[in-house]
Amino acid sequence: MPDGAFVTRFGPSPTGFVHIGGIYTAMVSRDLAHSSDGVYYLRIEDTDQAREVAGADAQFARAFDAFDLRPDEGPTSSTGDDGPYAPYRQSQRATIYLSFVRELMRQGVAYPCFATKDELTEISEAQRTLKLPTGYYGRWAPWRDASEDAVAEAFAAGKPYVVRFRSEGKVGERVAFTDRLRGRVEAEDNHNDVVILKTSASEPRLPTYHFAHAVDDHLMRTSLVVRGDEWLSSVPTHLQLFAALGFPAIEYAHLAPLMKQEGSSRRKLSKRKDAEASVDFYLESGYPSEAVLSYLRGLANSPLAELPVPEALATPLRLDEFQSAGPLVDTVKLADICADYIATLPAPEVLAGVRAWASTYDPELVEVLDEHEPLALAAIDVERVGVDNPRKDLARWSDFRTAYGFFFPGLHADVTDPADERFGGLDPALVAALAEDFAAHYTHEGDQPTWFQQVRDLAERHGFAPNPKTYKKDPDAYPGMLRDAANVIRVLVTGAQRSPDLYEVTRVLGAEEVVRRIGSCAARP
RNA sequence: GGCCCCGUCGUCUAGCGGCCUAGGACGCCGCCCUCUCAAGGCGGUAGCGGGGGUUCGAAUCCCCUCGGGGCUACCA
Repeated sequence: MPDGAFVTRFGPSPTGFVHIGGIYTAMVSRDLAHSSDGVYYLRIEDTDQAREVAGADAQFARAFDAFDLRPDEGPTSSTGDDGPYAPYRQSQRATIYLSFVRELMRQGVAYPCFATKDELTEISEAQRTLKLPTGYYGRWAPWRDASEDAVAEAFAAGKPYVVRFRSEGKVGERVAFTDRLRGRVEAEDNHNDVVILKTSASEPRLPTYHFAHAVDDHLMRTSLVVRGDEWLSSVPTHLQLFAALGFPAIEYAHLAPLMKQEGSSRRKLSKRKDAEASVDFYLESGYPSEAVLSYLRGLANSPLAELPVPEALATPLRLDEFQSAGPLVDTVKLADICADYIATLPAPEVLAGVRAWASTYDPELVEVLDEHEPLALAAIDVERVGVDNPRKDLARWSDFRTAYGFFFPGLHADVTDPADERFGGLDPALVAALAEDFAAHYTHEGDQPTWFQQVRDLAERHGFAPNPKTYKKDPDAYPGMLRDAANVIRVLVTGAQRSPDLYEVTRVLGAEEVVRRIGSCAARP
């Protein structure tokens, strides 16, 4: 690996819900590694058996797949591992942690602690009443300097215990370190004898995050730890752990969390409260994953926010461009990026995107699409090819059905009732007359102006005002204006009051189908 | 409570002592185009959290304050 190459990692906890913030962190980690010719690997941080959810692995795999974030190294299945620093699952590394814990204990840098939950609560309550910092340290740490006899006795009695790190830090001491995003950070040093090895129902017991971080990131050669800034306060502890283990310190980049507006304040996107916190939200809605990634990159490095998606994806992220305040995730902005992006895609790619989405979320649509592929491609091309500004009516793949469904026989329902409210309250008899007249004199051929002229003529024959100005002068003299007459045709052809250019639509549908649809509402003799 | 991080239009931000009566993008509003919608064109709305300094001059530097977020677990 070249000098300056970053080895980064993403360490999800398999607690059953993939957070968009996880995708954000993983994306940043991978980008920083790859743009420096380094390595990005995945490590499953499953040291909390109590909160583990079955199937979470598969969810992560699916999310990484969808966002093209597959790691260079990492666990490939629940049993197998792939890579030089395997295993990549912390629960399978238990014996590794244990050996380091033993070594620390041998050196007196770690010790067993038999304090019960109640005792710990008492300690912190006492500290609170004395207005002292809470925690397990110094004279408040009963097992820190317990006699060998007391320890042996506790062991013999089979009392449950954890292993704590013997911190050299003193209350009030300060440390400074450098964060790659925030520069120099000064903080109170850690003085707590943090737990490094937890109790557990089954052997072998597992380490805490803090200890696993030190051991794994050193052993697995991580050179830049990219993680959420909720970890920033733990850095002093981590630094002490690295030092105690004899490991050189590594670099950190603490990312600001993705936020959510709530009333007048903002908070971290919450998996419990916010639908958009879950990757499933993006997948289900069908936001193109490239566009989502591009949006996320814009949040990371704002100069990328105004770039087209392919450029935003191709431009390497820069550590010095990160903002240290947490951005709000704005689905309106996301939708704008998505619509712009989809508008640049050729029809076959749009169709592929819709189809891939629908294969999971709308099976009926897949059938229709597969049955009418040429029609689908032609429909997508309406007002997209041969125009200066392609239609931007798809922000999400799920928009396809409502925006383009009417093109397809299986998805379009003929409008047969002249009193249908979509006709805008026009006299049903007039609606039927318009339909009958138009169908009877329909000419399919010709260019756009020629074609539309027959709509104008139709409107005129039935007494519609040619334009708003004329209409407004004497509203009672007309049943409506041109737009109202055109709306009748539009509704008959597309089933909606809003549609792409009617002429273009009829080119795709063909003369026969157009006449059939219009005729479906004509007055019957 | 203690410690840490953060604070420019509604949102994402540009800004690193004069180029700022603060620029862009998204949104929103209006107008134009127009058979509807989308798109597009044009215009508009809106911001340096507050207070003190330093300075000829501050969004930019310092102090205080307020607000928000995070940590303070045998969760990560």
